Amino acid sequence: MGRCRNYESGRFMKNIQEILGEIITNALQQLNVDIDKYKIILERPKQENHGDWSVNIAMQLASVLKKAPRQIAEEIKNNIPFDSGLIEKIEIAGPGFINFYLGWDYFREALGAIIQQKQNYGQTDWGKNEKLQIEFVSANPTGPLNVVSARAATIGDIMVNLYNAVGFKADRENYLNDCGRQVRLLGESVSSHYMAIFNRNEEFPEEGYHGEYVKEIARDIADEHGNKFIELEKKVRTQKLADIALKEMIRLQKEIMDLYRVNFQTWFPESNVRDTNKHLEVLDLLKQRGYTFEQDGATWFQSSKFGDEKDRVLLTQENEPTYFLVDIAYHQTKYERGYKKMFDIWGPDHHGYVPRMKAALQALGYPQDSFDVEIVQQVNLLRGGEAVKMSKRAGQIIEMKEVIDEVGVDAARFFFVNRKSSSHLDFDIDLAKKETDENPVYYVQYAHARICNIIKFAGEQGIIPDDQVDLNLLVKDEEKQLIKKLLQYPDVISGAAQSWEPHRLTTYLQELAATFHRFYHFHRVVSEDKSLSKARLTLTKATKIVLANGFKILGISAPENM
RNA sequence: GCGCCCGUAGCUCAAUUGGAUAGAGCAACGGCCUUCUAAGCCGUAGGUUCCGCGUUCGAGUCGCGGCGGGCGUACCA
Repeated sequence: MGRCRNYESGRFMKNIQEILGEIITNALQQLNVDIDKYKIILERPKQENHGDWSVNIAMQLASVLKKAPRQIAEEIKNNIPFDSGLIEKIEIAGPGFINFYLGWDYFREALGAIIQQKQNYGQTDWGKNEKLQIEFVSANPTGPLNVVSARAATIGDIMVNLYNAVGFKADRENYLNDCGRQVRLLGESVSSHYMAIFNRNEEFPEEGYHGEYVKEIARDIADEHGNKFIELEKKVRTQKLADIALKEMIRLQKEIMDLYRVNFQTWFPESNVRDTNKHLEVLDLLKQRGYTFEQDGATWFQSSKFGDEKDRVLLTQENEPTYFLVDIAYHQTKYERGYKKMFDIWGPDHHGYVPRMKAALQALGYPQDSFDVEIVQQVNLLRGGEAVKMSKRAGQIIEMKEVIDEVGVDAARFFFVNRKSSSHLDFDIDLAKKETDENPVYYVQYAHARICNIIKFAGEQGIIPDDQVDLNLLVKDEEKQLIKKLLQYPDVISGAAQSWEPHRLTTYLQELAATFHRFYHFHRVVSEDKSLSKARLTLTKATKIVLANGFKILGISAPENM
């Protein structure tokens, strides 16, 4: 790993958590505690006066050792060797917490490490290069993308970035439902409008697509191809028009994803599965394994054996494969393509579908935890404090593109990811558009722009940090606060990835921005004192690195000035 | 009916996976710019974490039972 090379000589090169863990383990051994039975959990207290790291082992041991937790804590403390550079002091507090206060030597060295690691700061190798895939959006290409797709696109894209940051080889995939009933309906809808342009009456399909975009496509086709389809047999015409319409819808989807900075490695077409009869192979496999049965002329899968509430149809009475069967086969291709771990992001209306898909993959013999579904909850758009009414049936939806165009990609991404994906999201369009302090996107970006300006100003004053920088000049409380905040970043990244909670990153970046703004307010970076200026400039640069690294994962820009 | 998600300050949300005195932003009120970006900072006020019981040293967090909101419960996709 080249990225740490310059720091191997450092005294505190090892993860601070590991060091403290060892120290405590040693102390426990001295006390004849069977350490294998306990996990030493180190946590960062949320309160400043509880130190930098805290351990609760004394409370866990209280009932076993039949001693007061504070007394146990005291004994542990007495068995810890002191190194005032690393650990400034150790305190017993509350019901029996042991609190560690780290020393300036540690903070200064850690700050240096951030500067050295630059864009790699925050990355870990937890994933061991394992191939992982997240499938998201996967919206029917029969209409424009809606805001739930936008939210899913944001979360999926950022989660892939997070997984890559923690050492996985993560890919983005979009499943294209380019066949079946929905596509036929699209063709029929377009055909009806198309015929109308040439004054022919053709019935509009009962469950057809009503949006304005359908008319537009019909008009475009008429402009480009003239009336050459009108004499064709209806079935043939419908198919040809469906084909053209589908290509156009997919082109539009790709255009939007491009604009939104989501780069799918693969757009996997459903037709690929059907053309190669993958679904029939899977059907045979399930039959061989004895998980199917015939009833009422249909073929069923015993998903109830794997926790689903009832069994599901694979082949209909008409011997047609269900969407489910094709979907199973599609998911099997993911395993065949080498993915060890995969996630799907689905909308709230599909959550009832989760148990059967998990059941199917288990029935095929894949590990239970290799596949998970994350449900992204609905989005309420607010305008002027009022919810915007949307009705798909009437063709009245707010499109993803409208939102992006209106609020901008940065703000959209930030807002869509800025809360737990399992919670409903109120998206306040007015707020996202505001270029004021009410808008958290500008708040975090402003910190970055401000830093760039300071660095520029320092350069003009001839202050450029070099190897001679003396970090011992950093002594102020606000400086320490800022370093401590910077040091949380790697944990935020791995925590957000592991718990599938990307909103932790936006929360953190807002805290970091606040901590920096506070530091900036109380202390001048560039002053008469050149040595001090250099030291503070180093701290400022480290902040810029962390902000920029975070923005990169979020897929938002890091403005040089605002 | 059954299943899944959600319920925290007036509003939008956090809370290190069970930790200590539940925190931010907005909205309200009061301060801070001849000095590196005031899109900033400091301060005041705001709470029965929907209700009840349980698990234990310790619960916003876990379990059970309610209440309220959303979604699902197809040989549709």
